[in-house]
Amino acid sequence: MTRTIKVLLAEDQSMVREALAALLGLEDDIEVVAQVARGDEVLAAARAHAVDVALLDIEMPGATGIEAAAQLHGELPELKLVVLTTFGRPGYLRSAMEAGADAFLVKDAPAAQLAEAVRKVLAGERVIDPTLAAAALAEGANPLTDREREILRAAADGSTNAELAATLHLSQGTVRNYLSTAIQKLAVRNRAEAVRIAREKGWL
Amino acid sequence: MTRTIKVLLAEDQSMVREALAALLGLEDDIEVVAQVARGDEVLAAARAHAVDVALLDIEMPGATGIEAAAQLHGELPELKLVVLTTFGRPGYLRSAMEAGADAFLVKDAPAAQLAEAVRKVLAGERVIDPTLAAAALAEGANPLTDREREILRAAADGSTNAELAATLHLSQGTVRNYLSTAIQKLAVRNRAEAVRIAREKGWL
DNA sequence: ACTACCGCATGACAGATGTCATGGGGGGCG
DNA sequence: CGCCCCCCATGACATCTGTCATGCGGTAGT
Repeated sequence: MTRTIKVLLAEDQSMVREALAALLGLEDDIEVVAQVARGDEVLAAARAHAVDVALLDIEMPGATGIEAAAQLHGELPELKLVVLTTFGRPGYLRSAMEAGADAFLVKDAPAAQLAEAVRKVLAGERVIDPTLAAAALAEGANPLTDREREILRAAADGSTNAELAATLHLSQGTVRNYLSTAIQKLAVRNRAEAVRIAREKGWL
Repeated sequence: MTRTIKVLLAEDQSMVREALAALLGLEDDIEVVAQVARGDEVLAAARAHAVDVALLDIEMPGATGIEAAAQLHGELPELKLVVLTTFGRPGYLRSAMEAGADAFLVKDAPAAQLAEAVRKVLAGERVIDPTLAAAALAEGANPLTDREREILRAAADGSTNAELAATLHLSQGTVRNYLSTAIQKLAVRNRAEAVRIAREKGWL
């Protein structure tokens, strides 16, 4: 071992974040040198601490871990990126890889894989759950257009067509048309199911 | 200190569970003697290891942490119960307390509160976030009847009235009536919003 | 230039959803 | 016992939602 691996930890739930830090702290060759709770604080922290690996949770306020990964990949290309998430959604894996992630871990994998992944990415390897990789490939790409995604996201809270039309500056008919095409693309029967399926696949 | 506090840890995500175990392992007076990943394995594990405190996540397969708490409270009344959750929903707090919980923690509280809470409940104290307690009181009790909750839960995935009627062995009109009253009680405008609000409040 | 797709819109229609009035059967409580 | 609430149901009505045909302007790819 030449020197310890410096890790940045980004995760919004303090208890989980500090617990993960404790876990990594048990490893001799790993040191958690920075912790942040928001996606939009990741870049600054990474710059300030000269880290080797960034560990990014996806679900965070400010910016998602995937958005943070894309930023880091652009600004600090040397930095290795491990994306960590609760939900093993194939669409998440796909976006994470497109954002430049080197590893993709789900939180219900054994804890030992975390330190493992940190070492592997530093050695230039990629770490991806094979089951998830297969699922991502089997599923194909996101069939929704930008606009359809946007409207589906806005419809997720139960807004009516009138409200959607108002907030998105569209006519009601247009809103219904977009929802209709989204419903057909996802092969479901109403907007509620469409939202659910799109969420599950990580397409929202 | 007489002897170490024996803790049972129930949490479905391995990485989080083992990380929390690592965190508690740093404390001299606390020992994690058992770990389970399912709600329906909690009771057996508690019996097998003579634990002092059970740490229960709410969101688990098999049975929720709240259901597990109720079981433990009935079978092993001496055992202290700490309920841990991602979501600070007032309705969760209420049900947890009714199930006999001694402490209620949200995962975005500082990690130090975890060991803290374990010690306090063993000393006979109750640990509840004051903000959350206030919210729980302000919100009042769940206004939904059993049937309304059941139907709302079934409607959450986007099922149509016809499907709901079939699975619940009701007429379509009855389904609509229940949804209508639920919608009015929650002061919203459609089933999707009703599901969302009921979820947020922990009433589902 | 032609084609294809996207974003946006309108109008018309069928079917789903939400509301309301009404009523029967049951349990609990004063 | 009367009252209230819950569970279940029906029918009628108004509105919302989803579908389809059609059209226009813009942007990309071949």
